[in-house]
Amino acid sequence: MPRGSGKVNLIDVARRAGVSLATASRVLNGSTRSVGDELRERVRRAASELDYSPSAPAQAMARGGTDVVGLVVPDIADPYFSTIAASIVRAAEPHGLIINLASTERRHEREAEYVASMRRQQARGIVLVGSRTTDRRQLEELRAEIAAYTATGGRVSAVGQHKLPTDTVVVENRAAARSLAERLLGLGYRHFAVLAGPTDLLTARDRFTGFREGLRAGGVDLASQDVVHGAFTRDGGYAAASELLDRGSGASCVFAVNDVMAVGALSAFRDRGIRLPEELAVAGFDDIASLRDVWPSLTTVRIPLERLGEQALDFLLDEPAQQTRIRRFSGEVVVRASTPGSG
Amino acid sequence: MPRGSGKVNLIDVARRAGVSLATASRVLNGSTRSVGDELRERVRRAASELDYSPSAPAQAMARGGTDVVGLVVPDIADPYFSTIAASIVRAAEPHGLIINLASTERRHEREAEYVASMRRQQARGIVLVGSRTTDRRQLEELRAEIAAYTATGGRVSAVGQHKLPTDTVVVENRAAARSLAERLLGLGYRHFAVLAGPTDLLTARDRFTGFREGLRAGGVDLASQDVVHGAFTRDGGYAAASELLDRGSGASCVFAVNDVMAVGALSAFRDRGIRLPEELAVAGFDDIASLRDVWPSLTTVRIPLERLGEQALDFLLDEPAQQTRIRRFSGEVVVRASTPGSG
DNA sequence: CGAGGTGTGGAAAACGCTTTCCACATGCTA
DNA sequence: TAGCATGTGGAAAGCGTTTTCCACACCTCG
Repeated sequence: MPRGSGKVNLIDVARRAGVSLATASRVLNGSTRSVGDELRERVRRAASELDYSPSAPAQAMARGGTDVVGLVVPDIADPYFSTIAASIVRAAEPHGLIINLASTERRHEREAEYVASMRRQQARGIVLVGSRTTDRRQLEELRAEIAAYTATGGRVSAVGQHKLPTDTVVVENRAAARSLAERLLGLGYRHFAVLAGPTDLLTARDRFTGFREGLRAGGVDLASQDVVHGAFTRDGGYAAASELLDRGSGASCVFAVNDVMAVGALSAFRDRGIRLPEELAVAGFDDIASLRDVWPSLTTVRIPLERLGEQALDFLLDEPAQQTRIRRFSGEVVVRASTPGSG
Repeated sequence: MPRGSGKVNLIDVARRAGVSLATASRVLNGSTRSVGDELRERVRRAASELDYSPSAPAQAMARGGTDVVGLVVPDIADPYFSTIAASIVRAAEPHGLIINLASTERRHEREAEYVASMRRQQARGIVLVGSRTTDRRQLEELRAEIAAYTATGGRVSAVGQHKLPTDTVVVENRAAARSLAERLLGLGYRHFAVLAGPTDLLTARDRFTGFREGLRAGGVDLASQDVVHGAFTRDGGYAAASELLDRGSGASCVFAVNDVMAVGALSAFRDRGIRLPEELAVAGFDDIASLRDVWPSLTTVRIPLERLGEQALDFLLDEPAQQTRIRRFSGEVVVRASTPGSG
């Protein structure tokens, strides 16, 4: 194995096998065109002897397309997003796709920038996760940015290279939050508080709205002082929970619109000497696997995180589809120790 | 803004600006060569009017190199790896680097495969995280696979495009584990058990070895029945903890070689009705941020996860460096509620 | 035995850029 | 005024592939 041989290209392989460039190419990329057994074997051997590795950029040029899929997330360290990312990576592998990862660090206004970067890479498609871009105007800009293709602000958006509309994969947050509210009412709670997350994030809004609807349906109202907004993070949850306490909320059950916040709230409550779950019940949303071991274990809404990524990729790989497609996944309430009931 | 104009290339821009291809290129990539103000402006306008976006593959061809950095991790959904990944992504951004993410799904034998894939992409460098490849023989193979460049089995390895040796970034696991042991002895514990993780993972072995050394130095031995191996995951921790109980270990303090396992163990113990931390103390390693809210909060070893990624990238971006470089980070013991002491 | 496949190999164009190499004005200096 | 740097623009040669388009045998059928 010739070490330090630098870059070896197809020409080198062809020369060593004593064939033309065309023949070498045909052998190595399993073209439809048949090549004689003799030459085929010679090329194969030459390639392996030279430790030949085709250049992806060159192939991209010649073929007019790459095997790259862009993945843009708000924060890859957040377990919610890393779980989705994992599912996308897993789904991409069998198709031989390469994943280009970018993180906006929750500066959602930079989404367009990263989408543009993926476009430069000639990505076959782009999966936008947890986009905060829900505003019509911003959407238009994003659309302009990625030229003939489109993006939207759903939970997970797939921007295909060949379709104008953007397919989106969403979780039925509102309906699930409603179910959660009903379930908690069923457990006997009557006085609720909500750690509602950021106001401009559709996902957070939907969960909040659904939850309130569920309570209303059960004849329970949510006082505005029992609702506190904040960042969609662990620290955001901690801060919001503290704020709630400072306001002197008398709630017996607190709903955090995602698990990460719920877990931060758990710590805030504990730091204030509140005994959990006896004195205060807590519920979350997402059912993040790596958070299942907190105590008290979180009552939450399980959503099929692994499926979200798969579905987004399926959309990307599917043919054109002139229609904007949308796939909705429903959530399932899971009651655990953090809401012992009869609050 | 001409929508649906398909691919617009430099030639289109040049034509519209009424200049040559060369001039257009010079203007747009801020070449050293100066271009007249008049033409410069015309090209700029043409490019923006056409919404021109250069093709990265084409640039890679012409420039003979990409801005891609390959990142290979065992499992992006594991908070340990996602934290490191986040730090790499963050460090890459200011340099305009694109991250190609691949996950081996903990099938470490496939590392070489992914490294090869990154090579095809003409990656400027490769960062191998949590490689299990410690064996000399495997190392040689990997080295062959990535041609003139090298990889090693340290914690985080950086495979530069231009250097033969592989730089590596490691955590001083052994020393830190020793400190942890000493600290726990100081808290009064005398009978320990260890959830030691996989036997073939250097990181796990070092932590185990260091811990045992620390105990020995304090005159305490570890009975072989108090050591159980298993997967480096949450479920691995749960299983190992259960096994420990089944064996009837009388340990008063359990050390899990990483936080993820520790957290699984917490649940296993709780499921068996053991009161934590009163009846049994638990310690972990890593100080994973998203796991800081578990109860009882974990005594663990904090390691500068964010720095690991940064350092790996620094190595990659640095010039050749014929010597293999190695950067060691030390860990810091953090005592929390899971080891109340005087066990 | 000639016309028309068919199977196989090579030459060369194309993909979209960057970057040498040239050419041509200008404005200086001697 | 000849002789040169210097500044600016274009033509064209790559970069490493894929993929037409041709060419040539060799077969088969009428």
